[in-house]
Amino acid sequence: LFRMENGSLPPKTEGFVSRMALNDNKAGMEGLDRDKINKIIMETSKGSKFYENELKREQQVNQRIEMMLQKEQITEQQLKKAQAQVERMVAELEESRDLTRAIVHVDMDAFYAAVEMRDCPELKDKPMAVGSMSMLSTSNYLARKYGVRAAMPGFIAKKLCPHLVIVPTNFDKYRAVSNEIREIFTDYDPGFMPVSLDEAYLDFTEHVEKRQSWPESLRTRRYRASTTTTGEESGKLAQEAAPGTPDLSPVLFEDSPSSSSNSEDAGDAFEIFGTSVEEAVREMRFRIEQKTMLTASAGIAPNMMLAKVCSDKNKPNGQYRLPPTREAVMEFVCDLPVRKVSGVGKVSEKLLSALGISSCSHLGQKMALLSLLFSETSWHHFLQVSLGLGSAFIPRHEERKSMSTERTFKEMSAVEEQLSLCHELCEDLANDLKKEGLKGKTVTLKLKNVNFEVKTRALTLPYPVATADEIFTVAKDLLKTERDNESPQPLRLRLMGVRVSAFVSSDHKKPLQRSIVGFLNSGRGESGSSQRAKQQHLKENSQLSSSSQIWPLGCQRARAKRLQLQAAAASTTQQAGLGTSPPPVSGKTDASGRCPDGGSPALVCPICLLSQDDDDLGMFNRHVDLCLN
DNA sequence: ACGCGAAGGACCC
DNA sequence: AGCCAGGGTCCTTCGCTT
Repeated sequence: LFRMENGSLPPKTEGFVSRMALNDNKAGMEGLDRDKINKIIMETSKGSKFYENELKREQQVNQRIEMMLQKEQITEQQLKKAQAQVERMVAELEESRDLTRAIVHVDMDAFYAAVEMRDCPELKDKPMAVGSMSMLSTSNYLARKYGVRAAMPGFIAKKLCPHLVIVPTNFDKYRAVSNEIREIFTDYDPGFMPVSLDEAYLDFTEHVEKRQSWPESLRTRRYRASTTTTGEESGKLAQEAAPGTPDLSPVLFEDSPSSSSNSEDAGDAFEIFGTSVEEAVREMRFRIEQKTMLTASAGIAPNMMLAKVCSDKNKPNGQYRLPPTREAVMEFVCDLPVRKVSGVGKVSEKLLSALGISSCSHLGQKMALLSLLFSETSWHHFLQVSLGLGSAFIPRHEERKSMSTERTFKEMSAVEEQLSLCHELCEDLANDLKKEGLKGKTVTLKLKNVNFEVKTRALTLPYPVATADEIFTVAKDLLKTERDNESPQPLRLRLMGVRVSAFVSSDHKKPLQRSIVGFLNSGRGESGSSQRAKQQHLKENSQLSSSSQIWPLGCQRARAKRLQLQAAAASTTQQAGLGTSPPPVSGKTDASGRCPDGGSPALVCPICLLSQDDDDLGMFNRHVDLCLN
């Protein structure tokens, strides 16, 4: 039953749910008493419904591992063949390796906690976390010493650290700060990609190019206390009524390097930054700190995947640059634990660990096997990671795909109560949808019972909905179906959520009318980065036309898919207004969502770049598929 | 063989 | 006292229609 060939599998303590154990993967948790912390976590959780559910899921993963290990008995020939395949692809990927970009990942340090500490000096020397008794969003570094961290329920955190101060989240405030730092990001890459309020990817390549010819004056940044600003700063600093405190950032950690230490009298103090990427990034972080009194960490690397890992390396308040050479990349990736890679979570880590894989070099060594055990997308991703590859350009920000709202509460079994809650959720959601002028055809109801089992029930309509009543009509139906399903037993809920997706690009959403080629050519940025966009376009296109069969194929498909969807969305745009007076919802509405549009712009094939005269989407799709083959 | 909708999960912050 | 969030994206699998 347990074939732990290399002692990698069960951590002997049966009943120990590894899913629940402390996750000391992240920064700020070096050298703390893991065993003691895990013991407390376990004791506090034991016997709870949550714990039971985690146990169940853990066992499911274990079964998955069993099945995988069964399959591992693969013939040598198969493995050889797979190995050859892998090697071919490695060669191909190697050829496409792009080390010319300077991708930066910026990440604010303990963001929410840092903001709260900044605004409440009493908190600075106390272990604190942001969130509630039931869930913490993040903790400061003092609290992390106790094992208190994000995604940990507050009541457990209190056991670990009785003096922990828990501050409720204040999203509006974080959003405001986020806007401030994003203004700075724009100066370095107007096409930057926000990941969350406190995190973003930037492409510094062009900024650094320009920077080479900049005079010192443009690279001079003043400390906060001064009221005048340097050239590029354009008076942004002025409007922030400085509290005048000479000591700026909150004390996040005892040994804070305090980057502002080199000039004691913050009067007219300034700093001149160099022209390298590192200097540029340092400057950006400096500006963030001056502007917000909060620190950020950053990673610099040839692609997004690596940049993300790098930003964690010298956190907090630090940065790390991975040189753009194949050697440096391979060395960096060699001992990198797979878990550090974004996208590899607890489950993947465990699955891989069962195969004796914990570092990225292991990943490379066992690639042939992985290609036989995992789905194509999965092992392709693994392969990329093992080679230190990732996206060398930052994708244009895409439209949102769904919008939802959900709420957790204490057990709720009464039908009327559930209905009124459902209605409330629909109202909230409708409100949010309205803010972005969105209408979607799919409504999804999410339910979590008191045993933490989650269910989703969805229905797709032939027309888009947006108002509370429209959504509620569907949602309450889904709820009723589910209730009937459980027949005599009531639904004992602890969470309910409503989601709307399958958006039909709502009319007045201005430009999006562009043809596909327009979309391609414009890339993500506007005029400013036109040459880059063009270059990017060419790159992508050559990648597409190289009729290589393996890895890039996946890209092509995904890409073509997106483009087809884009076209679909564009062609639907015209008749979006028709959804204003929908037929009454009666259970399964089954009309065909045909859209007999008039006068959509001629579609242009993204592959051959030839305009397709017929405006029939089906024909267009077939054409694109043809082009791909 | 495809495309799509539904349901369930993994993951991220 | 107190028993684990909420907002997303993407992937996989399955059943059905084309």
